[in-house]
Amino acid sequence: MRISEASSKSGLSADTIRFYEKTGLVPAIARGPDGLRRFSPENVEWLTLLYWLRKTGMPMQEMQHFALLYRQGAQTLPQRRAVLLEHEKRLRRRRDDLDRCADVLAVKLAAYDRIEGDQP
Amino acid sequence: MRISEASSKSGLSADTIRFYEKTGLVPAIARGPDGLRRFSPENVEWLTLLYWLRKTGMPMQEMQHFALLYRQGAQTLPQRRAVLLEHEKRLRRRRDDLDRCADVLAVKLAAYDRIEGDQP
DNA sequence: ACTTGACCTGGAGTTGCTCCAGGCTCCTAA
DNA sequence: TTAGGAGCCTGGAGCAACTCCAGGTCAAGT
Repeated sequence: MRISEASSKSGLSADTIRFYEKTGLVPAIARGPDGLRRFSPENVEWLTLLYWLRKTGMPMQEMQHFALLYRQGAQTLPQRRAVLLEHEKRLRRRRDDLDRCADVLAVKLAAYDRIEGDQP
Repeated sequence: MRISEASSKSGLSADTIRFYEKTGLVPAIARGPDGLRRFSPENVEWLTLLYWLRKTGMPMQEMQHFALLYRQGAQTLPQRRAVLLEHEKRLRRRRDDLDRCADVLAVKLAAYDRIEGDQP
């Protein structure tokens, strides 16, 4: 498939996909005889994973490392597992941040209520 | 108090606080006779709120708007409430993203298990 | 033959910080 | 009293991670 389909399936914009390819986050994508990129289902699966990792705050440096492991094949599975487990921890921390922010907002909104209530 | 204390209490770095002041996100901070910034408790409360809003993904444009309302005083409380309620929705969306990513990771990790299990 | 649409490349622009050079002022300690 | 250090100042450069754009190619439809 071509880049627009890969984009809508993975969630990444076409620009971002090209950018990721340039920076080595994505293995060089095969080209058709017309010179256009042709994405395999495996390519799209990889892009989709990157989409979720980025969206939930994995820095590009860490993704670069993960991409390197990916390119090195099956014997790096244990290391890749470690990266994903580490990211699970980050997800938990982020969720805690969201919860704490929700608390802060609740307090603020309650204060707004009191102030507005004071105004007759 | 001075900037380092405001920084440790709010969570924002001193650089970020100065940057926020420059861009109008924070009202101009009073200066002591030495020319250094002196933060009031109200300043710090505002900075702390900004810290949480930014950390959980409110874009600066929206914070600018919120800051403008804040500077306009108590009669903008209803609009400020609306901004915070909108942000609560964003928190929920972000949480959904985290959960979906957790699912993706779980699937990936299970796949890794299967592949590694295959290797005798 | 010509237009349309999807794609290409290289490079500039944007957001939201972060770091740094070079220079104040105040405090402490020799 | 003077030397050093800590903490702060400003203006500006640098960075991450995109995003947008100009200018061009190619394939297919009318």
